[in-house]
Amino acid sequence: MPVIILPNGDKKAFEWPLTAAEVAASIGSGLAKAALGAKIDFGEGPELRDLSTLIDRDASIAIVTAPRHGQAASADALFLMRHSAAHVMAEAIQDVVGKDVLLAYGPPTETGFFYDMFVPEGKKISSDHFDAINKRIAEIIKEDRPFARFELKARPAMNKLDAEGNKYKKDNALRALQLQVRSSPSRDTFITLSDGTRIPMPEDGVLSFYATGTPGTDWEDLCRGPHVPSTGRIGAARVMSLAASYWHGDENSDRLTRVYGTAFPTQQELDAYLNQLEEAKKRDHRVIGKNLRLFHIDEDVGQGLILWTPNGSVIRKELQVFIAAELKKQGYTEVFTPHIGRLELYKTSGHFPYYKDSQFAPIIERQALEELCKTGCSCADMLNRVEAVSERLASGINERTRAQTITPDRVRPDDELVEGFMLKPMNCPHHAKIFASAPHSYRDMPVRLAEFGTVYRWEQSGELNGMTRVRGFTQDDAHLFCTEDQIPSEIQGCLSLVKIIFGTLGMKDYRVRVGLRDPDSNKYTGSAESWDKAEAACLAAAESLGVPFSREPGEAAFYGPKVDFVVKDVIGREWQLGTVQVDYNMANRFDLSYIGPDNRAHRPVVVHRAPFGSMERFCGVLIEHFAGAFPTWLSPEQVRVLPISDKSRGYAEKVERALMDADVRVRVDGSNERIQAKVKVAADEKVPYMLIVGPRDAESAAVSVRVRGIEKDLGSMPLGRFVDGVRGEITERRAELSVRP
RNA sequence: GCCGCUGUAGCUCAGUGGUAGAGCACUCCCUUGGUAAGGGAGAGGUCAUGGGUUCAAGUCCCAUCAGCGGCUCCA
Repeated sequence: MPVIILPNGDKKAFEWPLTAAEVAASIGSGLAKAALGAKIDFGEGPELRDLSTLIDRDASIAIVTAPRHGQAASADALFLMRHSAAHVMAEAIQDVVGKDVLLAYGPPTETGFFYDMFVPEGKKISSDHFDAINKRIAEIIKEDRPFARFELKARPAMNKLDAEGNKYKKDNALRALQLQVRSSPSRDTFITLSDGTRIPMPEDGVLSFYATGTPGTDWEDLCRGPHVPSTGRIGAARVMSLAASYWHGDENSDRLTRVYGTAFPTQQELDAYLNQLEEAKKRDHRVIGKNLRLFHIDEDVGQGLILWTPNGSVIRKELQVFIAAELKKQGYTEVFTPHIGRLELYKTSGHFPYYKDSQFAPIIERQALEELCKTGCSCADMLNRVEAVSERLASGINERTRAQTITPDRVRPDDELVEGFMLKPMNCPHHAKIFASAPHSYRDMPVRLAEFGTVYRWEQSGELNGMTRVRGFTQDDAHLFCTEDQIPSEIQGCLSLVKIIFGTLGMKDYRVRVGLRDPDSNKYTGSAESWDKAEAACLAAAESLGVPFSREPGEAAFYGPKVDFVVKDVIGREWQLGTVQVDYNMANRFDLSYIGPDNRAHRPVVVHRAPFGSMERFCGVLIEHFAGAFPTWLSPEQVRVLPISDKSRGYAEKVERALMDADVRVRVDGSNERIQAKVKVAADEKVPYMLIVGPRDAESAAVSVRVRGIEKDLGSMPLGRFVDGVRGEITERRAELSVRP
């Protein structure tokens, strides 16, 4: 006689064991009709289950329902529908492409679902199949076949899967059973599969299957569920795109075809989603960047290398000026360093071995190369001699870091080492050398060295993406050389900078990750007390930002904890922008010191910080954030003067002059077009202010103002007042276009 | 790097084996106008690159390069 607790706290006792569907029916016929599944808590935490789940003991139950007309679906409802839609799509694909397509893994995702499938040699799923698949999906939904769950004991279940010859499902089943082995104290037995493998499994283990219709006749799939009661409850579903994946995400494992799909409660919502995707595409920084001529990537220059065109350069420069001004207020000093450094430098810093795979090849001096060639040095040998380190460096590294060891085979006598340069992958070694170039007293600390430093990394070609993932980028970098006591206030300073700048730009949608050390690992450098203090400082600073933040144990670098800022792009992909990292290692490697009040040398702690990551990525994200409609202070062109006709050209140029004198970026549209066309072009180019000038305006030294985003003439105002207004808006870096007649 | 798709004028794209196309942008001419495209003419192409098949290749095949979507990676 189960007692059931409902979400509103009501308790209901029932005479017999019953299903979740019956519970729903007992509450009301409307609820029963709308029910898709149930969130049931048998005392082990709430779990999303089928409506057919038998309630045979006390439980808390919340019925998951399809959304009412016009309301948004709950996450649980979408999960059920999309998980179910994955089955329907898989059936449709097998109908269209062939039964020999093997199903592997098909979970719901944030925006839909996918199903990984093995497609046999000689066959493929292509976008040409999409129409047929979508048609079949719609048919199956219309047939409204029940999702029928049936369970089999481990042995017959494994035999069934074995007979079907789908190793992926077999593997899934084994994993499910292994979990049961672990959680069940019952004695294990073994089963031998057709390929000879013997696997342990609990004798009373159970696997569940779902038939879309009648078990044994209709399409079925090994699946833990849960599902909606029948295909008709899915609403609207469709296949979206194709991608590649690997079995278990392992590059060395089988290659699978990942078919993405999505489902919504109604066709209208699905259409709205598709529409939203189209809109998002228009916000894509790669599209806007091209339309507004903000940046260019040229095949001949190289992939992943950004050419900042004049318009984009204005935006970057304005941001840099803004950031630099804030840094000055915080006591930073600016430095400049070259784009390359000796290999030796990176061997000392420890970057060289680590970055070996993600850097551009070293630059070896011509003379050194020629001499190597003369000695008959092979390519492989040369690489060895480039990558090798000296005895001195190897022992130095081992002594100080515990984390990184240079194996003996990489140690060579000094005269065998090949020297060269590396495009810098990071700015810190250069900055460390600047710090080391002069003596420092505790009275001068912290020393804050800032540079918009350009670095180069060899990213995998498939990973490059517009401005957000590139091979050469400029970090808004700085290194804070401070005493241990100064760490909290320095971190706080970094985060308040982020707050000021994100605030000015109106960016609210970001999150913060605090990378902490893994308590079970001893790879970390620095004392436990230092770590505790630094981690506490990171957490306190992150909390003070007032945006979502997460603790991520094990995500710290071996040399110190960190705070990362993450934003989403229009397609929903997350990008790490900036980072603030405490470093207990670098000062040791470079043997940095300052003189303390005790007149003895002390190690500084270094804080690396690039709160906006790189100018490239940050601008890419900003383009999407503003959809190209930048606030006036950032706009490449702030004001455009549109003469009604050539007769007003002279006055237009006077207006232009007045604005230029006030340091406003302004241009006259001197084209031989009617005013309508000029307005359209300026609007397309997202110029904040249009000044329409004709004889009427010239007569009264006025301008007719049109503001971006407002589709009408706002009337005229004296030129002087407009200049003052727009000047003030720019100086204050206002987010809104605020000048009005 | 791996899998799939794509590459035609500055941009967006049509062209599936038989003379390289459209719209926009550009240049010139007409139009001199009051708030989201006035009219006309012109110029602009090694159809990504290199091979191959064919009487004939933008079109079919192979390779390379680049872009896109994923996967993997990401101090």
